[in-house]
Amino acid sequence: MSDGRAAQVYSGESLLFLTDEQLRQGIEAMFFAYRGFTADPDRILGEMAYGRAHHRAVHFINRAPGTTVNNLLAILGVTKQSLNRVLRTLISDGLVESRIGTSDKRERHLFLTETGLQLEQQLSDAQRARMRAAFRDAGPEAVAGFKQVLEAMMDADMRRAYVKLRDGV
Amino acid sequence: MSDGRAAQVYSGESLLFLTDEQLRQGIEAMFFAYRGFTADPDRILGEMAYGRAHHRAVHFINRAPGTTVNNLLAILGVTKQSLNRVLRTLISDGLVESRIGTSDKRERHLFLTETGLQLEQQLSDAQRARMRAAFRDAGPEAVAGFKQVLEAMMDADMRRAYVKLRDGV
DNA sequence: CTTGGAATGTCAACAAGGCTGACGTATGCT
DNA sequence: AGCATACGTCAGCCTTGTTGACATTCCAAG
Repeated sequence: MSDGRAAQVYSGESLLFLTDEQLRQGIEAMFFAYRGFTADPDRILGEMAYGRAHHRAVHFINRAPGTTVNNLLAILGVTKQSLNRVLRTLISDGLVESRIGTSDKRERHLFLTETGLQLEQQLSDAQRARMRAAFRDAGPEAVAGFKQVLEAMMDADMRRAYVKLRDGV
Repeated sequence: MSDGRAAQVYSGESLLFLTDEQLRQGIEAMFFAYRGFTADPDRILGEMAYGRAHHRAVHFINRAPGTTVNNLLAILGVTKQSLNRVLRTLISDGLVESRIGTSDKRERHLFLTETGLQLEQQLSDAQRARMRAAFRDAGPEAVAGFKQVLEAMMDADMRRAYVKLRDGV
């Protein structure tokens, strides 16, 4: 179960950072930080008729314009029905454009409209501002560690998606 | 709005870690990592009739046994109606005990029962296992940076709550 | 060339878990 | 005595996840 102490005993190095206490701290840090992470966009979204799901969709469509619904599904990790509801409102509100695929007409390729781009900017500006403040406070080495731990925490599938986006498709 | 480039220009130091590109990476890392973070407990909870909300309640009651409802409310950042729904099921299922306060009889002090402790163990074992693997992969310095950035990302209230829990009430 | 299966996307209905608002009860404090 | 506080509850709403059923399109095997 909890091998923090065991690891400590069996190793010459200081593995104090792997104690259950340290792990619990990490868990609670993730919990509280994620709240801060989503707080600013949530506030903006609350004023419109949108939610966090809309934010995610808009974010990733902006990141990979022309992506298909299936693609987006895999990245967001929700069912197509769930995503579809969100996309439907975004499309009918004129934030997202859905173009039928040219080679495969079953596919829909998604793009942000001018209005969609504006919302994306507004949301990501807010979120980046907080991230920037945190990065600046913590410094470049801390940021490197931050990313390293987060990457190690992802499921393998998500790590692939993350790296792919990071390094440019 | 996005002052990453501006900061770069105005400073002698390398502030490349504050570019919009780096910030976006941080944002996506948070998104994907949080999914991994909750994945294991979610799987366990899915098999019972419980959800993430129950996990959070159980976690913090375990962390601060005897805490009051109001206290828990502040930490979880939800409404009492929302929390109450969760607590009601946990109490009636015999995982949580609610004792009327001795000094102030309006308060209810919350404790985990034996069964409640078992569930908490099961959930936190799963979550710690992933955190431990990530910490081990990344190493102690990365972990320090990880915590530093997360702490800087919290709202002030949450940072207070986090530090209080971390340093022992 | 046809046809059946796989892939893609849409519609409908339901559940969890947020939220607000209103109210009741018990207790504490001035 | 009367107001404030802590808690519980009912009702009703919204977002966002789920499953099931279904239409369209593509492709490959016969």
